[in-house]
This record gives sequence, C-alpha cells and structure tokens, in this order.
Amino acid sequence: MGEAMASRYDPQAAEPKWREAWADAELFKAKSPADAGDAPKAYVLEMFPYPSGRLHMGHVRNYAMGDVVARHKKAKGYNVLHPMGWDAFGMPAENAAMERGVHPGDWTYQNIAAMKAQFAKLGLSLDWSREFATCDPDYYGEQQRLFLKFMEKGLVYQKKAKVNWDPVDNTVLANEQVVDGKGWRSGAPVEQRELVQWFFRITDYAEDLLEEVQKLERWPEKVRTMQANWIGRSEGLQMRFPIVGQVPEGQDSEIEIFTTRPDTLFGASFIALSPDHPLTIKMAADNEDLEAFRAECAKVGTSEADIEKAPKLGFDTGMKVVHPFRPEETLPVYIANFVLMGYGTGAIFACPAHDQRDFDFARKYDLPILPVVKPADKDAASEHWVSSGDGDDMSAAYTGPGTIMNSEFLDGKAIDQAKSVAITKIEEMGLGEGTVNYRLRDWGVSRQRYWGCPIPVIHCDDCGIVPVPEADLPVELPKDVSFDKPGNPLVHHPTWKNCTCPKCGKPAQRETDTLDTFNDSSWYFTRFASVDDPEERAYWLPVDQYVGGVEHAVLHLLYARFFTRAMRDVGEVDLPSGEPFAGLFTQGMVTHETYKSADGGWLQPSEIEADGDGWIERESGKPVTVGAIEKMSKSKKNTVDPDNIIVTFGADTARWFVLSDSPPERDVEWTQSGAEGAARFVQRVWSVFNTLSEATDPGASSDSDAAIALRRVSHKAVQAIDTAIEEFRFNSAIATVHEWTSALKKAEQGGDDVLSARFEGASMLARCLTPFMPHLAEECWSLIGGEGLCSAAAWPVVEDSLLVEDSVTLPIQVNGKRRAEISVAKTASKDDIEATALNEPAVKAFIDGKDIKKVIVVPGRIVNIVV
RNA sequence: GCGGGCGUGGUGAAAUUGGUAGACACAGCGGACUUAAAAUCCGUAGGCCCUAAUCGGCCGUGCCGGUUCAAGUCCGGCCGCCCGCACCA
Repeated sequence: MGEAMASRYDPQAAEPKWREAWADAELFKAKSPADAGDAPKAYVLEMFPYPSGRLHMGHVRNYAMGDVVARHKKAKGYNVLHPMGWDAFGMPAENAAMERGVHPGDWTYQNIAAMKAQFAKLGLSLDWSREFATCDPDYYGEQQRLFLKFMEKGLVYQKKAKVNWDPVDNTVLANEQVVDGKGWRSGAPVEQRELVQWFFRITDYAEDLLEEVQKLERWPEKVRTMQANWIGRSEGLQMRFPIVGQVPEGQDSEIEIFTTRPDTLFGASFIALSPDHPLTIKMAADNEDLEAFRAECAKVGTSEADIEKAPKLGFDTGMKVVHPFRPEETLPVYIANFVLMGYGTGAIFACPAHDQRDFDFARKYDLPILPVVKPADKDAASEHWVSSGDGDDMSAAYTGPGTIMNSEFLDGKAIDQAKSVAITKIEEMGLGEGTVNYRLRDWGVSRQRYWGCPIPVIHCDDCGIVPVPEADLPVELPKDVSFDKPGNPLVHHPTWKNCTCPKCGKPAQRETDTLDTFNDSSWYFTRFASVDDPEERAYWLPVDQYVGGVEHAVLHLLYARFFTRAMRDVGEVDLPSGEPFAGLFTQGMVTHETYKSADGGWLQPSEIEADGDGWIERESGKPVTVGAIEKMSKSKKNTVDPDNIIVTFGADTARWFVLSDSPPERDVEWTQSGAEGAARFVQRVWSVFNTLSEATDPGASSDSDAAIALRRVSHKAVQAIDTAIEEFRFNSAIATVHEWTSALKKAEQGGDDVLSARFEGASMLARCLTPFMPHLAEECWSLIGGEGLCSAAAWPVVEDSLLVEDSVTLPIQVNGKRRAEISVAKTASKDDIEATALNEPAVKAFIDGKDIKKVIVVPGRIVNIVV
C-alpha cells in the first residue's frame, strides 16, 4: 500500500530541519555597527539562567517572550542583539561538591552543556557567538579588574559588620538564606557575628538611583516603586543632645540622633538608644543589668510575626540630656529595643504624642506625653484626645496634619513650616544640620565561599591591603580543593593564599573572600555588547528590552544600576544616564495544580490518572486530592519537564501555550488540555497552508466582495498583532491569530475569486506566526513557496486602505439600551445617521408617541436616542 | 502599619481615548463524517422571567452612592484577595 499524502504536520521531523537551516544561514548573528547600515539597533535580553542542569517551564516562558520581541524586531528591520550566557557561580555547585564529591567547576560546565542542548530545541533566535559563563576565568578576571578600578575610585571599602553566621556550616549566610532564624541547609540557629567585610559604596548613588528610577517609563510601575521604597529617602534633622554632668573618660559628651519630625521637638519626653549603639555597649561593659537587658533584646526573633508581637522594652540609663530649646529641662536617656542601629544614628528623640511607638513606650514606662500638634479637623482631634485638657487624655499618637502648639516660637505654624524653622534654629545653635537619610545601606559583597570570584587583593603585614597588579589578573580559583571540612575551602587550601606582596616583596596572604554572586550578573550585559570594543559597547547599550522575573525587582536590578554608574564613572562604559535597561518587562510564573496522595505525600502529574470526576494514583488506585495551583517546584512535584513536552507536542506548541492564555505579566497555569489545544491549533494552521500547497497563486487579486473582505481581515490582523507585540499583549496577538486562521479556513469554501486573497493572507500569517512558532511558520512558508527563510523575511506591509471599512455597523440605543443596529456609509453625515436611526422599525417601536429629547450621534461609534 | 496591584461566565481572560460587556481559548453540551474509534469540521453557551416554541422582557463586570445621553472604564466611600517592605524615627 502506498503512503497516503501527509495530512498532518510532524514537528519532530520539521523542527530540527529548520533549526539547522537557520544555523547554516547564521540568521541570528548580530551585525557589527559598521555592517548594520541604516538599521536601528535593538538589544533584547532575558535574564540569563543559573545552570542548574535542567530547563523548567518558567525558563521556556521567559525565553519565549524575549524571542517574540527579538524576532519581531528583526522582521521590522532592526539590527538585533539577542545573546545568551550563564550565571554560573553560586552555592548549589558547592553543595553538589559536598554531597557527591564532584568538583563545582565540572558540575557547572556539565550542567551548561545539558541545558544548552535543551535550549537548542526551543528554536530561539539567539546569537550564541557571544556566549560565556561567569565562572570563566576570562570573565571573572575582568570583574576583578573592575573591582580594582572601583577601589581606586574609592567605591570599595572594608569594615567590621554584623553578619549571619551558621555555626554548623561555618559560613556566612545571605539574609535570603536565613529562614525563620535558622540556616537553610544546616537548620542551626543563626548567630550574629562581627566580621571584616568588603563593601561597595552604593549609597553614594542613592539620590541618583532614586531620581532616575522614576524616569524609567518603560519599567513596570511596581518595580519602580519597590526600588524607591528600598532606597527609602527621608528628609530630616541630624542633631546632638548634650549629656548632663560628667561623662566618663573617652566617652562622647553628646548623643546624636536623626529625626524627620523636628517640628515636634517641644514634645520630646525622652531619648532612646539602640541596644547595639556604641554608647550602650560601652555602658554595658560595667553594668550587668544593662548587659542582661541587651541579651533580652537580642532574643526577640527577627521574623515578621515576632516583631509584630514584640513588646516595647526599655532600660533607664539614669543619664540625662539637655533640651536644646529649653536648657532648664532635661530628658532621660533610655535604651529601647525598638530603636535600630542600622538606620539613622541608632538613636532617637521620642515624642510620644505624635509617634505610636514612642507613645506605647511612654505609657509603659510612665513618661510624659505632651501634645504639640493640634489636628486640623475636629474628628481627628476627638479620636485622639478625649478632652482638650492635658495630654493624659490621649488614646493614641496623632500623626496627621495640623498646627503646632505648646511650642513657643513654632506655635501656629503648619508642620512643614515648623520643620524648616526648627532645623534652621538648631543649625544656628550649632547643634546639628538638616540632612537626608536613606534606608539603603552599602552593599556587603564578601562571601566566605569557594565558588565565586576571588577578591583581588593581598594582605601584607607591612603594606596593609595591596591590590593585585593588573598583569597578575585573573586571580584564578585553585582547582585542587576539598570540601570535606566545613567553611571556606580557600582558607583550607595549603598554598593558594600564600603569595608575595607586590609592593615590598615580603611574604603575604591573598584575600580568601569571594564576591557575592550578584556582582557577576551586574555587568554581564555590557560584556555581551562587546568583550573589548568600547565603541561597540556604546552602540548596543543600553539594553532596549530586558525580560525577567519580578523576584529580581530590587536586588539584581538595583545592583546592575549601581554597577553601570560605577563603570561609567571609572571610564569603563560610555553610558551617560547610567541606566542599563531602557525597557523592562517582568513576566509571571508558570503554575500547575498540585496533587496529594492518601498518605499526604505530593504526587507528580504523571503519577495520577482520571477516574470519573476525580483522580486516582496510577500505581495503587488510591484516591488523590487536588490541591492549590502553585508555582511549579520540585518540592511540590508539580513540575512539567519541557523535554517531555517537546517530544510529545514540539517546541512550538510549548511556546504557544505558555504565551496564549494569560497576559504575560500574570501567572499562567499549565494544563494538559491547554497544551493539547495548542497542539491542535498547530495542525489547524498547517492545514490552511497544506490545502493551498495544492493550488497555484493566481497572483492578481480579484476585487469581489468576498476577496476584499478576506484581505481586510488579513491586513487588520497584521496591524493588530504588530501593536499587540509591541505592547507585550501576546495573549491578544494570539487571539487575533485564532480569528484570522478561522477566517482563512472558512475561505476554503469560497471560489477562485478568493484564492489570491487566501495566498496573500497565508503569506502574511506565516510571517506573523514566526515570533511565536518559528518552526511551524517556516514549514508553512515553504508550503506556499515563500522566498528564502521565513525567519529572515520582513514583517508584512499593511495597506492602509484595507484597514478602514466603507460602511460601519452602528448600535442604536434608546435611553442607553441597545435596541437595533444600522449599517451606514463610513462617510455618512450625522444628520443622515440620525435619520436612518429614527426610521429603523425596531427603534420606532420604542420612540413612537414619545418626545425625543435628544439624539447623540457619535460617528463610527454609537447612536443614543433620549426620550 | 506603609506602598503597589487586582476583583468581569464553570475556568484563563478580552473590551487601547467613557460608546453593542464576555472577543479568543480551555472544559462542557449538541451535531456532521465513520461499521466503530481516533482525528477533523460545524453549531451552542452569563443569569432570571414570560412563552408550547418563537418573539420578547428584566437583571448583570466585588458592594453602596455619584457624575454622564451613556460607566467594567471616571469620582467618593466600603469589602475582599495578591505582591513587596516593615519597630526606618
């Protein structure tokens, strides 16, 4: 029996074939600025992956989105840079080394190879010629050179700082690695330890980072707000309160505080120091009670719930300070657990009447509460104090707007005005100055870890800290390390850290800390732009469209913004604004239902099968509970392996589905039936082209109504898809493709007069499908004899005349309710439309015998008759 | 507590400047083709009421109110959910 003519599209055969064709044509290689001609540039980038070894559906969605943008830009004539690489340093490699005895480097490069093979199957338009991994010595050597340049510029310093210390693993943990006060790996309670750490002066750029982030119009509002809150600017007064009486030798005679409410200075009732304030520590040295109090404060957990419940704790030092405006008055100095050492100066003045925390504290320790702000409206006043007598009647602190009272020279002023008057006065008295305080703190970059970029400095007993000379870079990680001892293998290595001082030649020691891996991802996009050509770097930067998860809204995206500024200021990159990413899109996650077996364990989707309305375990037949729809994760076993999907349906189906159902910024739920639906659609599209492949394009277009109608559908669809892609509304673009395909399918019933319009539509459809389903588009393109490769073809040109209709259908409302529809010429005048509408039988039924009060005619939109 | 976002059918969602609410898809239902199945194609679908059926009517975008000829969209006030930050002075 002869083989029947193929009536189905076979992705398994077609997809590899077309990828090979693209590779042969070097289609996705970015052109150098010199070769680009007049084409504008478009740098499209997705956040590069950590090489865990397996691609997951979240990757597929992320890279599919970037690919839509990159391929669309290419079709629109841009010179596109769309590179890929590996964020390759990090803890999982060391954990693998500890658990399985593999070298972190071997483990990482094996994972890269495995993932690259998976990447290849997705049909992404990537320029692999610029690939690198951040653990390549070439890359981190360059990072070390940048570090030294930053150091020269004064952007790097060392200081003692508190860190999270895991006493079992003997290492510092990042804040994210501390879960409920315990180490995420060891489960041991984390201790606070003081260690000498390296810091970047990101706070030098706080103002600029804050100001500029507001101007990034192509960033999501949410991310801009999160960064602004993280930087946390507040204007206020930094001032000193003189301590009354004799102070012990070597101790400051003043206490410096920061406040945003200098207008309430007359309401001050005490001073509070942080338990970690240097003065507190000094006093505690010879005061057992105070030391015990400090220990008590340290016990309170750091989790949100703990802080919520934590009562206000205080310790009276017996010390007093002088009130600046009322020298005869003194204020007691307390140690209070709610005062943080990490913000401002670690000390505050308290005005209980107008700050809830101060209020709670004052109530507990029976301190005066003196109202100095009179609320603007009576309701607010009565809520906060029962009668206008003395402050004891207050029920809560009043923090709203109002007028200053009980405050001598500030009386009667509005809060803002009072603030500036108070600041000026304190400045005149020489007790302080108006300042701006940021929540943002300098970036601690030291990690006591092996698998990271070594910090390129040498410690010499005589010369102190000496930078490694540029000629000696990169400072490479030693290959022969062991992980059998806890702690940093670089410290345990027998010889690596021994060296000679570049300055004096005496024996010296290398820094054994490595850089936080966020450094690696803070400048990789500049390296993609060019390894060593500053002009090419300047040509590509900034990234025009960056795509990634919102989980990086603060850390990565803030560090990168700092890095490009620092690089600019040391002359490493020509980027005046300092902004690395002109456009940012944060995509949603891929979620999936979760399943639990009768004994409570999680089950994989593949372990269950349908049974009537419910689900049962495939093996045992036991009932399965369907749980919440959650982010795909190994622990909940609700992952779907992209490789399996590609084998079953093809890459195009996977790409299509993750983009089709939800708006890109929202989560999308992976469902088997949804994927099957996408696969069905692939066949449907293919059949449109397969049917045409048996016909010949007559070339000249008929002007029959049916042909023109079909052409209108096609041209409007191209237009709609174009804008939808530009606005990141991929789900809308996909809906349009569905409608368009149905119209082409229907046209198969038409006669020869629509044949040309069908060919035109198909040719346009193939090109519009390319960003989403590039393999299928290519196959379809070849079925209708398209010229060259579809992935290289230009975006279809729309004929404007086909976008506007000759006649329009208008709904007719009577009193705002739709009663009829009329069809009128596009050019019809308002009067004509009104006359036609009033003559419509369905309308007459509602207006007969009534007074027409008004007729609103919005041409092209609607008619509303008011009776 | 502060900041941001969201609330529309059984489900995911459309509706771009106020102008026919529910496009498109998933699941469902009905039908065609088939010996049968798969595959494919076509149709149907917010709720309630009236009717034998058609026709028709009313209600409907979290709740209450407002502006307007017209509100998912704008304004005021509530309720609920999600995300981020959080004793930040």
